[in-house]
Amino acid sequence: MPSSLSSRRSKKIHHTFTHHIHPQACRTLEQHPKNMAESPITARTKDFAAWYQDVVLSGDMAEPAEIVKGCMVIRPNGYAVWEVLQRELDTRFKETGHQNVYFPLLIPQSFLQKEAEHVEGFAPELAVVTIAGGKKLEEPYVIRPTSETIIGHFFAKWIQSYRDLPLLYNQWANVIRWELRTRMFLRTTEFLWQEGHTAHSSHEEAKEEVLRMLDVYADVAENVMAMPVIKGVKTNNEKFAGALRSFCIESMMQNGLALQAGTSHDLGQNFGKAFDVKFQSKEGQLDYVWQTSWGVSTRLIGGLIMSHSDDKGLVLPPKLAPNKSVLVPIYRKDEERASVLETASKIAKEIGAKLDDREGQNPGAKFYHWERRGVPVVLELGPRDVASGNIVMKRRDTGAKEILPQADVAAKLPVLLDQMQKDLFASAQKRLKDNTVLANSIGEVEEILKTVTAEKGGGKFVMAHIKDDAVCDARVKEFKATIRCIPLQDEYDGPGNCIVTGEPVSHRVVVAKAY
RNA sequence: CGGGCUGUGGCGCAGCCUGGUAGCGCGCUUGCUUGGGGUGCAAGAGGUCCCGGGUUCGAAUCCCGGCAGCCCGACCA
Repeated sequence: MPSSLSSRRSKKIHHTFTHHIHPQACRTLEQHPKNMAESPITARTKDFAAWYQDVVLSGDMAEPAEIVKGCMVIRPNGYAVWEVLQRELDTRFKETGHQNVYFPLLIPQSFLQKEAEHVEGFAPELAVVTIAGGKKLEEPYVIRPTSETIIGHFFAKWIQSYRDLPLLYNQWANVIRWELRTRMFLRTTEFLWQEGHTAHSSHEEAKEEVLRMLDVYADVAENVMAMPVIKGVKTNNEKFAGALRSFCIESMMQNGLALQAGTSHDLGQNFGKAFDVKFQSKEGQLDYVWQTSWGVSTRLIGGLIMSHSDDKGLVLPPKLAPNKSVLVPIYRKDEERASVLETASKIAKEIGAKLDDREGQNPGAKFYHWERRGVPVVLELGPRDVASGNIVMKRRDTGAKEILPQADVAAKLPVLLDQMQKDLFASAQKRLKDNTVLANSIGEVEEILKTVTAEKGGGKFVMAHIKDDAVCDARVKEFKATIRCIPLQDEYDGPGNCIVTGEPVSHRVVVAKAY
């Protein structure tokens, strides 16, 4: 099968070498003069978007499906990361009292139309099934873009009394949204996600739930993915179709672009009314339920990649790495092979490392192999180490090598992994801080953001006083930026006057270009 | 959905302008060799040149249509 994708990238590299011929490029070539078993990775500074593609492909994370527009195949390393993420999230969902459920993939078309804003928001991106079993369906089904409607239908069936509340459900599922422009993990036609759906007897309780789950997302993003986030509220203009309020976590990628990493919606009684989900209160009053929904998707993996990876390929934070460490044995002769492998397998077993005992591959080839797949720590064990009782330990992010006694590795490895996790978070946090700037006029904001692109980078989070008003959203959109969120916590200078309308606002908002 | 670029063994590419039976590097297989960052040698396998139509004695090459990918824009969780 042709890979037009790679060919395009490669062509770019070719152009760069022939036309510009900067010394750096030549040096890069000299470093890899021999067999390039796998494709080179475009440098971030050269073309961030191409770099991202290269990392996804060479990291064995995913590839474009090609035969299905806008869809991707999630490859073993990518899916393994997703499984770790799922586990981390799911554990927290359970801890906060939620149960997993599963609803149909197909939703009667009329359901979408019951909530006016919802249908308006999703209609353009629906895929619809009109024929099934060889016959035209009386009523078409839409393939779910999200499940508020079908779940609303069942909530109405299951809820009668305040005693049935709260209903705290979560669904792991795939959804389809017919997006016009797709990028692997960041926006694909079909994607995997979880969607939480809850129903409550009071707005207060629902709002608590919304913030609780936002906190769960922030916790996973920062403490598992090592990806710092800003918790905030979307402007009315940017909120979820059908919600009262949408909360989000926003993170900054290495090119300074924003990525919405998760959302939690206060649906109010909108879907309760649309699907007639009523309950009788303790006082005997009939009222509509207050609902929430919240979700994160495989997009998180895109964020993970663009947060930590480098020009050598994928970098995975230890807590998300399917293989935290890999041990590469090195040997020359058969008698060396036997003793090295014996020690290596003993150590690997002891510390839970994957032993790369593949034959016919040089150690060097193995190092490259694991490097571009983001394995946090690679251990090297050769005849010299067997003799001396040492082992070599190398971390992926800094490239630092350490020689230590084999007896110490079981104790040192977890410490190193922990340190790497912390360092990755710290450097991502530093980047966020370094690239966050204040602006006090809309012209200034525009000046900072107007030339920013996904390829060239240079993106910033611009903190400015801007009112939550459609006029302001439109003004910011003129230079292709958006108000990412109104932070829940003001870390700056408090109230000020809106730089578009002049009206007073409580604090600065985040303006940025985004994926 | 509009604009630009692209699609040739598994991967990266050349060939296309100026039509004449498809080539290179890497990978792959086998054997030997080598092994602390992509080891070397030898022999071999592998291709509907994205799909469909047209022009032509003859199409990877020219023309038309479609599909897919990447970037920009519009759209969008």
